[in-house]
Amino acid sequence: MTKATWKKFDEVELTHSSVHHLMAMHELLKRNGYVRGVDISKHLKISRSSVSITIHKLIKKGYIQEDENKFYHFTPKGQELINNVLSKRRIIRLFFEKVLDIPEDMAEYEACKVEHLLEEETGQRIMNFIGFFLSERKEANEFRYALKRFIYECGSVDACEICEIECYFAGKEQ
Amino acid sequence: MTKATWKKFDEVELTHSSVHHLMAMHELLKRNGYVRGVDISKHLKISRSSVSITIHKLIKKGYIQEDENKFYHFTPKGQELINNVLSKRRIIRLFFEKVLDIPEDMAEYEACKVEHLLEEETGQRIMNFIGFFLSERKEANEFRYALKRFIYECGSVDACEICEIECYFAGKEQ
DNA sequence: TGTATTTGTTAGACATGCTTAACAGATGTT
DNA sequence: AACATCTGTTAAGCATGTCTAACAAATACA
Repeated sequence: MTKATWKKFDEVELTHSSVHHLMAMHELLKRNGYVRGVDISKHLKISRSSVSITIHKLIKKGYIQEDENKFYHFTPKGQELINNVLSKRRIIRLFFEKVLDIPEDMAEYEACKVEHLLEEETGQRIMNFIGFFLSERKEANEFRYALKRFIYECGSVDACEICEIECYFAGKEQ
Repeated sequence: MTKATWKKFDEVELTHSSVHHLMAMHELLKRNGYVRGVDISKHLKISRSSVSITIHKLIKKGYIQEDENKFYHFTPKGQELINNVLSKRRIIRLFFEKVLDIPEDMAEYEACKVEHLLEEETGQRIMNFIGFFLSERKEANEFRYALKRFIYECGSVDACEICEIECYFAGKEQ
């Protein structure tokens, strides 16, 4: 771990909580055409007071605007962020489901923890990868077919990098 | 988002910070053969006091033991956790580097944010995937070769799921 | 009109994890 | 032996995000 890479974890511009406030707003706007504090509060199952505080922070940071009736709207900045998170969420879920073959609810859970933490660049690359993986190209078709029948076992592959990992999983090393 | 999936984010048994205290311990043990509080403090670039507090929590939780000279050691529970995180870290980094072709330092950064959040099951599945992806199987070879030459463009693939995503990236939808 | 409900805000509380400052005890140096 | 340094702990402070309780203002209903 170089320098203090690990610390950057909470130097992210928006916290997990804030991102989910924005995501809730987006879902409710789509569903109802409007959002108020209490809607977010019910959606996220947290208190109105907590929502109130977070929303005002997001207004200060320029992600949200409040109209005269206390209905909330995204600023362009907020909308852009939502688009980014949504696209990453989708692509990550798709990856978990289609590539790793993880059940839907589990894929959602795993994606939720991770979606807002990954960079745009990473999202783009996963998209590129999945674009190819799910395509009808001959190489992709054959790869998917063979992958489905593949079960990894230590020794079945000559890449020793992987083998080291298997040893970790089996708890044989260190 | 079902129920309050998003809240589980911080219901994880150990926080990002705690995991990194344990990881630091592991690295220092491997390097020096011992660990004291001050070593962790320097390694993570945080104050001794903060380390002291976190370490005592980890002792209470049963991940660490302290000997008569204030040198720290893993309990079996702690060692197991370290093995799990290490294996996931490796496999995730490998995925970012070898599959997504992300530069090494970026891959490390991305992996760091994510490694302790994913379930064992997910780690296992990524391992299985990479086991096949990096193998010398004909399908894997051809897939890798073709993937390297592939650049995703909206319309180049008929999977409309992906296309929707591309629209998000381009900010054309919603 | 008067009362009840809904909604948003504020205050006080608690838990996290970090900081600095002060201090205690051990170790090192001269 | 005396002073300096290193190490660990504790206390007080700040920021996060959550909670409950209290209150204010608007809305709904009788």
